[in-house]
Amino acid sequence: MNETVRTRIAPSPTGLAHLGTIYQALINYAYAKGRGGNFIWRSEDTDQARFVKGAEENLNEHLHWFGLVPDESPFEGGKFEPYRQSERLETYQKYAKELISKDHAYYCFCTSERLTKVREQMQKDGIPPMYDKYCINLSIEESEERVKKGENFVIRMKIPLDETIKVYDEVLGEILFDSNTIDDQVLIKSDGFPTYHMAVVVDDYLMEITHMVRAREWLPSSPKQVLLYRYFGWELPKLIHVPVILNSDGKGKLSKRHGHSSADYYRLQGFLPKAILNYLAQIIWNHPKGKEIFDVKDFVKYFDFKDISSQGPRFDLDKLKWINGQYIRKLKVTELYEMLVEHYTYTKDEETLKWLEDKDYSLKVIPLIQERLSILSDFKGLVSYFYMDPRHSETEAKNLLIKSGQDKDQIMVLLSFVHDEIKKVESWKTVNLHKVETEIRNLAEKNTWKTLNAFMPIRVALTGTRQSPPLFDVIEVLGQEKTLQRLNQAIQSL
RNA sequence: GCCGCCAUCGUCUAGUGGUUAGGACGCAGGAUUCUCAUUCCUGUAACACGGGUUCGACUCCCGUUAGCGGUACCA
Repeated sequence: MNETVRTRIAPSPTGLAHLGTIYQALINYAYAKGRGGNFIWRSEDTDQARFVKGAEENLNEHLHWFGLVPDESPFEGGKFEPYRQSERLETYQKYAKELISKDHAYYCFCTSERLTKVREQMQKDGIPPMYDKYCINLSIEESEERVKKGENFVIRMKIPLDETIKVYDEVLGEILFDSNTIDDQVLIKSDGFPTYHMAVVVDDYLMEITHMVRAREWLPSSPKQVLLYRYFGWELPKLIHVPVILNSDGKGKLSKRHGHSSADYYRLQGFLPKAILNYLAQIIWNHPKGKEIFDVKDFVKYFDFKDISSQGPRFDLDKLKWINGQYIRKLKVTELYEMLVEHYTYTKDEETLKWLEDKDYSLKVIPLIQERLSILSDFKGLVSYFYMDPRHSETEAKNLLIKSGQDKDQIMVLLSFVHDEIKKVESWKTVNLHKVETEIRNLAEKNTWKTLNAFMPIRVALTGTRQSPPLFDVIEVLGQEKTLQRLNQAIQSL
């Protein structure tokens, strides 16, 4: 067998890129790259009914966004082209014929109505519903005659009777299946397309895949594939079935129904690709040094299947958010600025993009809110007052002001005092603003006001909210003119 | 129903026969502080159950139960 490790993802293009696909891509990518191998993406577009236009493009874009770029793919190309199964139909036909000639497969002319009826009857009788092998004894000659006449047919594989089929999974070890519980799987559908079971075996063989890494939900189908490899006389790749990500309530696979499953959703929310990858890695694997925050590079370097956890993890948005916040806080201001521009460009938020156009100003705003972001989209709500006057109706402003401090007269005195002190500042420097702060503290002390009551009305006057970064940091960034103007507005509204 | 996988705090996990069962998220409290947030400290909370094996089981074996997955001309 080939020396080079070759792994692949084989998603079917049925919608927006699923987070589970990214998770599979990460694992396959890490294993291959950690061993100097290749990571391949093959599109399993064999179900024409479920095919969604644009799905491949969406996945391609996200794989690049995440930095999990395949060495070979429908877009990248490669030496085993084509990487789209719909373009490989003759290949599957050829191998299906080979199976028939070896008596490992047969034509089946049963209608779907008959199949349903048979299964229903079996269910009624309390036996596992399976195909009853009605067509298994048709001779090849007769079958080919009927095919020639234009009858609808599928090709089914023959599953041997009374045999224990051994599947060896690199993580789970040996798993035994009773062949009598396995259906004579359809290999080629009546539309001439292969089923997954056929296509995956043929393509993994032809594309020299060394490790078949896939979700645990595929485990029950592996004896069929093991059999197919045997029928063809091909060497089986290593099999690894990794846990499936579950919904946050633990009920079922991560899906649209509960919360969100598309990678795009998390991008639109302002999660960073590295943070998502970090999260995805840590739910099934732990860093050798016990780190919670680690780079994909570390995952690539240390990851091995034997360290993978065995349970299906639940999706935990809180933890993802925490990790994302950690990544945001580590960013340089200019990096965060670039990411914000990229984010709001992607979400097409013209208003916020307009704000960010003033780069110098934004670079002063960002440090004040950086530690308050857990996702990029938090930005807008935290900084609006830096870019626009607080929009409040007069009564709203008044209520907020009164609530924030004590009585009206006191607030009036306070705000006027601050206004005059700010006006007196000749050079707009941090040290000078500290002096103003000291003056306010003195005033508060003289009047026996709580410091909270001295600062909160000012904050509300300037920002229109009761939460903001440290007041004098805000004042410094706002500048003298805007500060005075807003103080005036507040005084008038009283 | 049948087949398979699996089982440590609410969640993600460490642990491989003898531990005060460790860490992280979350939650609660505290410190810092002009508010919010950050950061730091403290606390909270777990070995599903029943049999074995053993001097000794969270750890090994068997069963039960729960959960998940599969049971298609979907992947």
